[in-house]
Amino acid sequence: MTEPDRPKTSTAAALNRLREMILSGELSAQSDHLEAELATRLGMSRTPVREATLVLQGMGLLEVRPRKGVRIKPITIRDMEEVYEILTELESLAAARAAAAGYSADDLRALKEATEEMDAALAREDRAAWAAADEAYHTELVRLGGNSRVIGIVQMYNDQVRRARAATLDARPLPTASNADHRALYEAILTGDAEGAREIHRRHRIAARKLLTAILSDLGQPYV
Amino acid sequence: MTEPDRPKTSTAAALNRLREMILSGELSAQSDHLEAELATRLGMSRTPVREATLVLQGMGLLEVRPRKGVRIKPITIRDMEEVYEILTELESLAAARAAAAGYSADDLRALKEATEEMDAALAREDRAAWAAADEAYHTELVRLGGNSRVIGIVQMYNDQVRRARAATLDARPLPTASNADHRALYEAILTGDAEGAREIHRRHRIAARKLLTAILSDLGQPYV
DNA sequence: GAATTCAACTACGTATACATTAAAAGGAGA
DNA sequence: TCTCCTTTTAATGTATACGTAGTTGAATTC
Repeated sequence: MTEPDRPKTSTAAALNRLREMILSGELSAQSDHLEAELATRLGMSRTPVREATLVLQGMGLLEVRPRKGVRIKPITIRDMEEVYEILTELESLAAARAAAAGYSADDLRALKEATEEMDAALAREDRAAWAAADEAYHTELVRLGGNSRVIGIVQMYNDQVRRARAATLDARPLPTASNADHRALYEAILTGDAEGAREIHRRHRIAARKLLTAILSDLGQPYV
Repeated sequence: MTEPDRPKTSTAAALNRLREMILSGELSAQSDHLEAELATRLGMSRTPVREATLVLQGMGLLEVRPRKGVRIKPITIRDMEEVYEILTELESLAAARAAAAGYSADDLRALKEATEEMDAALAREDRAAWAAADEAYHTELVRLGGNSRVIGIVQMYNDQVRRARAATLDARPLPTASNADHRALYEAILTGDAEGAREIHRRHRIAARKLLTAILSDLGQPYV
């Protein structure tokens, strides 16, 4: 456990705080916020807020709309489909690359631990813990893939998945099927079966996508 | 031919100009530039330059290094391998989605025209025209795929491919094999063969990657 | 001669002031 | 009452000022 060190600059602080506020829903989807308002809320001037919003726009969490304030982006079903399509391809790539890399069981320990964590959380019916372990699992998977840009993109889009997940946490059934997938993927990576790893993970992600979009649809989220 | 309208804001102007300067090599790889220097060069104050460099950092074209100026990112072989891996997956996805979308021959006209343009350029041995048509082809392909985020990511990474290509334009052989691939992909999309389209494009991209990295290696580009 | 300390410099980070211009409000005319 | 034009407002885009901290280079010490 490393302490998240306090940001060196106000811009970094604004970036972290605003990101958290969006992910937690404190800044709700579709809401508008003036630069000056956010600056006051964060106790700084407009300059660092402006710089942070530019970056957040690049991450797809909000949209800068001149004279109307920044608009926190909604979570539409269409958006989630796009994000899941990309995560499916890039994580599957990472799985294939990880398998090809010839990792030892020791190298894959973090992956295995995340799997076991998910099992445990599932047994306790602890959705929050399960979600955290699931995220750790996906993060570790792309890390093993070894492509730094894939790592960055996946982290970025995982933020958006987290937002959708936060909106659906209690509505979704416990994801019983996932753990079998995770174990199969672990085996494929360990035995160096690149295309097998790719396909296992792709199917896993496609199932997850169907689940989430069905729930969003039930909850009345707009398609666009 | 639509005239590229002049940017509404200085920040947008700085973004366009700096991007062009990096892609053209006017700001060479590995070079450092102070904010004040760039501001003077662009005839504006530091503020819009700062904002532009933040975005360009997000696009991976430069790195902001406090008190050392922004560093224009080098084009390493490792970087290109990462970029090509991602482009391979996302464009293959786009190809599959385009095939699944059931486009008519009319819908695919722009794709076909780009192919023919490449043929023609190849016959003239006009590498620059070929490169332009090739880029149009890839852009149109992902547009047909219909995932707006894929379009954005591919455009972003195409900037980096363009940089590498600019460094290798005269060193590479004429890409004779490409056109057969393009025609086969066209057929697969038209007939709705999603998995065929995906595989054809994946193989195409893998070959292109091998070609470029071999050339970069010959030219003595550093691996990292 | 090498290492360390100190002082000056300077580039950046941030606040603030100001110009610009889109949007909103208000008023006149039909 | 509706529409169009004018006026006003206010949020942004940009410039600028300034404090701070990282860097450099020189001076001093070992």
